[in-house]
Amino acid sequence: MVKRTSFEGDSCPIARSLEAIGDWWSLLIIREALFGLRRFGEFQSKLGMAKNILSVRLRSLVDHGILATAPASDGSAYQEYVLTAKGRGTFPILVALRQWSEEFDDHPEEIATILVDREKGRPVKKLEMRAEDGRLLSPADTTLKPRPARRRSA
Amino acid sequence: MVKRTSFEGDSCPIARSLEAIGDWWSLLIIREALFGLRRFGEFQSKLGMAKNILSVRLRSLVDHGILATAPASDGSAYQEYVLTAKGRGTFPILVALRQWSEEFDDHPEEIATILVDREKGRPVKKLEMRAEDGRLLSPADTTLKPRPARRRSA
DNA sequence: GGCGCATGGTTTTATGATGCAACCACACAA
DNA sequence: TTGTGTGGTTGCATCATAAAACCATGCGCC
Repeated sequence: MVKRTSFEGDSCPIARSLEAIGDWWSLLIIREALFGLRRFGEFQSKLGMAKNILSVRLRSLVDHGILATAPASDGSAYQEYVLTAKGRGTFPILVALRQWSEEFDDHPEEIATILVDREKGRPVKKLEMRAEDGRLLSPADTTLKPRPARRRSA
Repeated sequence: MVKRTSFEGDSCPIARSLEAIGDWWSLLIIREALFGLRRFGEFQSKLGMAKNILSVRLRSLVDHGILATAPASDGSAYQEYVLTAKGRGTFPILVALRQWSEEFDDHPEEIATILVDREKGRPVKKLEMRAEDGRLLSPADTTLKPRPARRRSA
């Protein structure tokens, strides 16, 4: 594209998220990182993506504060890529994507894995939107409000 | 790209979701659709995107069963694009993206809106992962299992 | 009943992001 | 010193994207 129309200045938080992780590979890299991968070669062979693209994506994720480079770990003089808190914070997004596929995919029989609670081995519950007081909310029960001018409470 | 490495056959449900809605504009179109937009021109002027791209994306979303075309509504001989159940099912994904931005964005003061419960006007709760029995789960509390061969229960 | 304008697209064209393969740098081993 | 594996970077071809021009239809209106 003539410049992939950056959403950087956009005031919508969804657009801002997409700016950081909305491209073709980022969420899959994060998925693997959540799964424990850390090394360039691990990502590359697991995802089967071109090394140059991986290189660019990793750098971009580091720039966005989603991954951080750690000096080593197993002695090899290379670096590892580990998730930051911000990176781990994407987990609900991945779960939402997964559950959407599980619920609506046209060929669910092609889905190989299910996400389960490690302790019981049972599927996790579907994510649900709730109000502050716990009421279950549908999209229609919500609306957008302008962000209140946040007086510095700190 | 030499063919944007389709994830179509991938067995990972996250990849499958991204195949449908993981490209640059789809989620924003869906966001606007959830907000009530229906007409080509509405999307185009609200999102400020090129009309050809919008055209391609709308067709793709229709092909994926996320939007459906409705014959008219206000008499004009054109069509409208309305969300299907599958389309409305993306709502948690959008909420997750929004909340991630709200929590981790480097410039939260640029975020213009907050999502609130329509009835009380209070922010919605953060999405949380829970086990079947209600226990709160962190990423580390979960794991993947192979999908059980689903014997046809229907 | 022809003219202009709005809506809803499609076509054309350039740019640049992506993918592949080859190449490079470094560490370690033999 | 040569060889091998890891971790990248550099060309280059190709395809998707974006911007703008173009087209088609409906409608007011004169």
